[in-house]
Amino acid sequence: MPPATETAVPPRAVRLRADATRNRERIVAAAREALVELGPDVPLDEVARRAGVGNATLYRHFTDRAELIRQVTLSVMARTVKRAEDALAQEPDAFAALSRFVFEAADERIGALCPLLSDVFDRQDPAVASQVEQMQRSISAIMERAQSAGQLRTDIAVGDLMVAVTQLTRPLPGTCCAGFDRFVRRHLQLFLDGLRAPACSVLAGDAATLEELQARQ
Amino acid sequence: MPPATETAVPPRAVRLRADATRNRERIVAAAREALVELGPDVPLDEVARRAGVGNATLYRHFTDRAELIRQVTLSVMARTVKRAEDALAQEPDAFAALSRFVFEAADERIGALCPLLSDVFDRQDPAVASQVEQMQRSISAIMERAQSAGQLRTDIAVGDLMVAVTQLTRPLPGTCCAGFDRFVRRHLQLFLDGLRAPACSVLAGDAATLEELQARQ
DNA sequence: TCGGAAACGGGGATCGTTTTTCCGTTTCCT
DNA sequence: AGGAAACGGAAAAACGATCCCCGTTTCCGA
Repeated sequence: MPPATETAVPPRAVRLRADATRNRERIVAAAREALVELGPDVPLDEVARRAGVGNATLYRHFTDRAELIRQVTLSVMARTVKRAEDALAQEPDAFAALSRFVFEAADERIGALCPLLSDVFDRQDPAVASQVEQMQRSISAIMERAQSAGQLRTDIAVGDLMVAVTQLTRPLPGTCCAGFDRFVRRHLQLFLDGLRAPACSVLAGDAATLEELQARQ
Repeated sequence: MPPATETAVPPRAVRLRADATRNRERIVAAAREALVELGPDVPLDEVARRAGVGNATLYRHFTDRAELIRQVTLSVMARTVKRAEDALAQEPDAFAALSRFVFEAADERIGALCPLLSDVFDRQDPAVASQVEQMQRSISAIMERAQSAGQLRTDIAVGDLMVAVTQLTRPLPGTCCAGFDRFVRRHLQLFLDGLRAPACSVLAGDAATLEELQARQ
């Protein structure tokens, strides 16, 4: 009987104190912003500073950088799924649902999901894998509805959408361009216009799902 | 009148040895690639390694990081201007010229021009300023021809194009996704499709030139 | 071909930054 | 109110980048 008992479920073994939960959430939120702004090598002290907590608190909650990034990723995916489901349920027009989701995904800092594609991650992690799958499903639903309605070109897939939105919304390094956000909105809109059916070009290569993106490494 | 003036022109005062020029070019090329891949904080040792030279050689040629980045920027701008002029001159169709330029700009690692927008640069630098202006002119020419031909929407400007292409072509951090290039091509094509006139949406905000982008900081 | 000088490469000292640990103090729960 | 959990700041340790030194190699002109 290996030490399954003590290592299996550390997180919810004991109820966290109220301030501890609050701080933990603050840290994840701050890390999300800092990660997209400063990149994956952002100093953890910077994250702590933005969260308004001491650096020791950060290390108390997350054993290392990888664990923090993992939590940020899970959190962003959960919020993204929520947004996708809401957009699909609430928007009558199929392409309007897609547009709304794209802009909201930008607000949710979907760019923070970059690490999913890189090597920081344990691809076997069940929590991550299931979230990815769920996200794939909810976004696919939006896209397929728009494609069925003849409003969205059919030669693209979830991977195209996610990667392009991620790219377009990443802050330029070293830039704190005021009004850059408005600029980003313009580019997202232009990209969305390019997604409309009937397509006025043919795309080379294959559309890719998220799983394929991760797999091809 | 051979080397009469040694005071006026420090750079070309003495002819560089053959291997020295070769190494210098290698370093600039390696720095261009490394900058887009690893970001503006890439270790200079990494640049030297990629260039296949010792780190001392790098420091011998460039006094510091800023000077190296400056040279990379100048080099990329020069190559980009060349590509823009060629595309305009050689492509009969106005939109085809724009498309060709976009893909070639991606090949030229236009993403390496990010520092232009950040604070690393002396905005008074005459060499840089004149190159920026020239680039603005040559790309404007392509866009205006396409707009006059009714093929390109009129609510965008050079700044939109350059920033969006930069964003779409940046490598994802930590990723050495094989076949990512083909992916990027697809996204550029989608974006280009969104640029076509007649536009199927209205863009918020104003189109921006490169100078405005730099100015608003 | 040869001598001298320019350029090179690797290694290591120095410096700044990031991570990690420690401990006295504060906050929360019962 | 008491005790434990959590906190913050700051110092110590670890890390990595920059920069310089010096023996060796490469190029150029005679």
